[in-house]
Amino acid sequence: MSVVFSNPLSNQLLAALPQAELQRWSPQFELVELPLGHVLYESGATLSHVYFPTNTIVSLLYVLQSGASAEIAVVGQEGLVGVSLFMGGNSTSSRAVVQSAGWAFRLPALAMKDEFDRAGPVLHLLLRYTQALITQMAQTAVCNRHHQLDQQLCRWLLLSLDRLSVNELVMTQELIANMLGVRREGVTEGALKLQMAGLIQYSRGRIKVLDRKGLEARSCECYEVVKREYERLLPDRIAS
Amino acid sequence: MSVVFSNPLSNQLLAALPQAELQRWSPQFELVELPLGHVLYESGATLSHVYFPTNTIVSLLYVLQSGASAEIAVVGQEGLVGVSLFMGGNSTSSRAVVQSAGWAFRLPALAMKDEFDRAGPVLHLLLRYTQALITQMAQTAVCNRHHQLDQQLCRWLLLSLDRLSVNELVMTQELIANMLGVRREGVTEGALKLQMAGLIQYSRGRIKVLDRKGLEARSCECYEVVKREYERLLPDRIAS
DNA sequence: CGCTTAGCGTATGATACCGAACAGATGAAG
DNA sequence: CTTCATCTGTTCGGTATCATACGCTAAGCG
Repeated sequence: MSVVFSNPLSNQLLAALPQAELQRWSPQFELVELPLGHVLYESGATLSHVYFPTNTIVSLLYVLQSGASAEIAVVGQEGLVGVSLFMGGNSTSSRAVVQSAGWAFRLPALAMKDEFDRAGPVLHLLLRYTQALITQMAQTAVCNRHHQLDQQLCRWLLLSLDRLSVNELVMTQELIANMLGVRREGVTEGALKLQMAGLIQYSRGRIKVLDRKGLEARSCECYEVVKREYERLLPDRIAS
Repeated sequence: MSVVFSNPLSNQLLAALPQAELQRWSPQFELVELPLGHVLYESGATLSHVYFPTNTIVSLLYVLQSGASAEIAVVGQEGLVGVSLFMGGNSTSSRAVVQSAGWAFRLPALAMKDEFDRAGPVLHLLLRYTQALITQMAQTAVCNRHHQLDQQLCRWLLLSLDRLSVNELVMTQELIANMLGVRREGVTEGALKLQMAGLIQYSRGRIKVLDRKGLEARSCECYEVVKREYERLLPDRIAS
């Protein structure tokens, strides 16, 4: 497990690629360490690379003029950061921030575009992934409108866990609050309820999941919807 | 103006296409009337066509198990309904509903895919459009979290107006409430405030905009962000 | 022309979340 | 072992929105 992060196949998109493509890319690949809080790209900035996380979580979030923020999607080992590169925009109005430190492979923008223009299997794989990402964003929008904090917290924990394939997160309540776009106190209350119910165990930036089934039951439907859509669109992914 | 709806060039994506593509498509095009409330596709259903609205508005909305709903994006003459067809999923977990009756051209799924597989300029145009749509969805998510009803109402009105290129909407408060995912009473209050301020005039399902600048000033930043991103990604569109 | 109904206005109490302020606890650093 | 910054727990008043309920009125219809 200790060297998994340095194997491209730890990223499920890369693992799903045909051998030929992977080989063509390998000289251009760069393994980079992503510390907590590192910004992969800023709102409006031109992207220089596409990132394939292996054991890190990256949040796509919007920051409003007021300074308030909200996460619109989370990316981990199942996906890639920087879809706007091949979608044609080269930039996007979101910001990408490392939520959980770790490692990722990155590929220069040009290499990505060249590959995309071959219009082969890679294109179709990446577009399917993008559609899954769209689903996550849409579901987040509805969830923000209709579900309460506890439920959203469950959803968020589950999504993050899936993207790391672990059952412990290193993450302060402050950070989670930023992601969900709520106050830190709200997260404290929510986390306490979950702890009281024996679902998690919280301690100074460490969350251990004790009862995953219980979390799923307490979460809103949004988690399940997103998960199923990822599985439908990316059937090659390793089962989480 | 009266026959504009039956001209493919009234849709800005179609207008931006190279002649060759448009000609190739024209035998397959079908002009269809879209009555209010008509469902273009249901959550999870396989799409049979892609729709290019000329003088109609289509909402992409999510319906939760509870029956609550929320709009995640709105599409009009500037775009197309059914991106999941070429993104590779063939279906999506949203529902597409006609919000303002009118006309659209539609193209069979197969024709769309064939064209997409040519990997020519159409592909790039459609992907750029999709990225604009993604921006709208993301901004909606943040807006749902942080902005208040009045502001969201302004945003929604402006986005809808742009997508029809008119300054009067036929739309009940009940409908708007469904789109925004709030109660009808909330919309009533918001609309009253706007009317009091002399920005709109409301009467039994008809909204006339009296002061567009005023609406923009009262709206949250989300409208402007989305608008600019559409202009950036789709520069060929007719200025709204 | 009167009836019906869709669409809109209004009121009341409940509730989830916010804003701000502060207190306690834990772990790392010296 | 002490200090200190960080993280978490708690409280209190305020507010936007909800849930519900009911009344009014302009359009459409027979």
